Amino acid sequence: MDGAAGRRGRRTSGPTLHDVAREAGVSVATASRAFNGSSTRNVKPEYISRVLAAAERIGYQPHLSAQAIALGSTRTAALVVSDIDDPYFSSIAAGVITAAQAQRLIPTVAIADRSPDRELQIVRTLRGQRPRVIIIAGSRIDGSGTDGALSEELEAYQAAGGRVVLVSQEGLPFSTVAIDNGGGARALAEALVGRGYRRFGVLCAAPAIRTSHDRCGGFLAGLAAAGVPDPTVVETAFTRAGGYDATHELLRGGRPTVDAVVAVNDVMAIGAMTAIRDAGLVPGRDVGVAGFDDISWCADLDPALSTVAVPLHEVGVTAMRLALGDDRGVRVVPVATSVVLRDSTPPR
Amino acid sequence: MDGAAGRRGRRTSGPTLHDVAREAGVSVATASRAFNGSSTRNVKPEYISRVLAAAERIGYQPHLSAQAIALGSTRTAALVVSDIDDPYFSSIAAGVITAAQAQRLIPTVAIADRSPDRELQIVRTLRGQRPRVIIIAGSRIDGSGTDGALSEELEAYQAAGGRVVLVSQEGLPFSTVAIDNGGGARALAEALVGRGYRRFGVLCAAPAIRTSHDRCGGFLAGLAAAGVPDPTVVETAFTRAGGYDATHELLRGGRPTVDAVVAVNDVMAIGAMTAIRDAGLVPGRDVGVAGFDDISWCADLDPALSTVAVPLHEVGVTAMRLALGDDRGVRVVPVATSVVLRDSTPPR
DNA sequence: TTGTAGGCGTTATCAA
DNA sequence: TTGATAACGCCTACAA
Repeated sequence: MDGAAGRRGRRTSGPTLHDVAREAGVSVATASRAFNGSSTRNVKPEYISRVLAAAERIGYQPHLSAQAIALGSTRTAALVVSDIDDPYFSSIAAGVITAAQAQRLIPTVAIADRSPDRELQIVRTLRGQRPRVIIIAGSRIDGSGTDGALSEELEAYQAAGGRVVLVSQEGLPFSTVAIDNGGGARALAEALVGRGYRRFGVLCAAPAIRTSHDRCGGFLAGLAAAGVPDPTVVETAFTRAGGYDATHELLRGGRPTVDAVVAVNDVMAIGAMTAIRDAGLVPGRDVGVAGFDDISWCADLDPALSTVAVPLHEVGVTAMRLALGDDRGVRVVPVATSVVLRDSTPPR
Repeated sequence: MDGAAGRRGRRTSGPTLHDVAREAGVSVATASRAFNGSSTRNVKPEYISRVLAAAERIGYQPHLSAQAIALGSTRTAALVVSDIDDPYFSSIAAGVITAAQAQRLIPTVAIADRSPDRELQIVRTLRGQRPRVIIIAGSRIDGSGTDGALSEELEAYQAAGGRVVLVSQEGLPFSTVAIDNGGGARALAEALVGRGYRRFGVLCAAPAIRTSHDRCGGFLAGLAAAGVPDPTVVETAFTRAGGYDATHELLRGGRPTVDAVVAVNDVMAIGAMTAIRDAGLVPGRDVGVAGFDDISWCADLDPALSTVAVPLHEVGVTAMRLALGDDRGVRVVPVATSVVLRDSTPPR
């Protein structure tokens, strides 16, 4: 509480390496070496312990920002998500953050709020942070007008040595963890047809939203392949409310004209189930329901929700691994999905 | 691609202020002032635009770490949560992150994995990051043995100018956003008794977990006050699985010995509902169910889950506001909770 | 109004 | 093996 206070214009910090060195009676250089023995580990053992003890005593913690400029690189990893309070993104985030921590990297999280403009702005300021990696998990929105600028920004970041990984938004020239949305949706279509469903209501988001587009397209392709044409496709918001509203609309006529409602993600499907109930029908019995993602609650719903499982946590870990891998250059790592049939789509 | 490359030992970065200054034909000082005109805004307008243009041209972004050491303080805000992939924490995180971004702070997120040791370790390394604020949202675990060390670490951090805010873990000598767990639980007890319930099964976590302890205590107090003694209290894990297992156990005897199961959080209640179904009973009709938190899905469950609403997003925002407020010194900001009765506890 | 110079906390180079 | 000392990129008195 006093040995550390002898410097000039200090504002708010803690003891510095100088303080440790003085306390231990060695030079700053030696003190520094005592910590990162890695570089040239020729420090007398006694000094090492003396330095460590001194550090412990005065509560020294190396100043990461200072290290960053001295070393020329930070130890942070930046993650950009659309909305952390959404099970899809929070699961991915959990994977990314866990993986980052395992590498002793400090994870930074930014929320883009589903806005491409916001996303672009975030990436711009992120560059100032000089993170080792930038991982972007959001729905690529085609034709949003910011793609060019975003790519430019990321290119510049890469040119400066940064690593970029995108989650499920192929098409941009960066490494990507590619969730098999199309294949999963197609398999779901086949599985549902196999259970006897024929008349589908498909709830998808604006076609510009890539993830939705791919899932929707895969599902339609699957139906077509199975010889089940002409589902009713409803475009709505990519949220629980969107699923509710669209289903409400779909069921408006009184008796249902579809025997299953399929949404491009689970939260929409959950909204759909509630709408079905509000229409006086029983999900599963009167109208089948299926989603996509397999978020944690699916199995706890009643009826349990059929869906396409995406290993979200693993997606996050994979993104991090990809970002930290030796292989620079654009790589696309596919992540398989699998159909999970539960009681919300009983055999019909 | 060449104007920025004339320096010595550069590793991986981007253009520096030097490059901008050279490009604009002014000194570094002027260039610096052109950006943060705030301090001494006496820069010839023409220079300002020239500098800005140059920066734009070569894609300059100020190096935050460099600014941090020059200014003596960073622009990061650290958040520690137990598990980001849990609606309770992800909602709080959303609030914290949004508030941080609004203040142009960079939010950092660490996951403590419900381990006090991990939490302590995180806080230690966090100190090296020199964040402006540290917000810890986790279940305080009484007698975990790390409380002393944690407090010490945080005290040191505060002494160095940092701000600490705890979410819902009173008892430590730091500013806290205090969720009214006890009051909410008590009100829930009264409400359920008001609906005719008498024989309760209470699912709580280990008494060392403060949040659980407070909620459980409040509920029991409420029952006692209403003259409804002796609920069956079951101790289990603070998770969905814990809720399931405990309820499974509770219902083992065949016909239920309780007319309502009350869990200390919603995810446990969700597990309980599934266990009730698996026992061949109907939640709501045969056994009432209530939780705590009011996470997003409560209203979409069937039956919709009765609970005690906690404004989680607001809690996060409040924590940030508290951390950034002028008022240093320990403050406790109470956050009210409110009972929300839904169909999982129909009048009996 | 502008530029020069020194400092922020750390690491790395180079003598000693 | 150790200790000065020069970077790292930026900001800010201070002097011009």
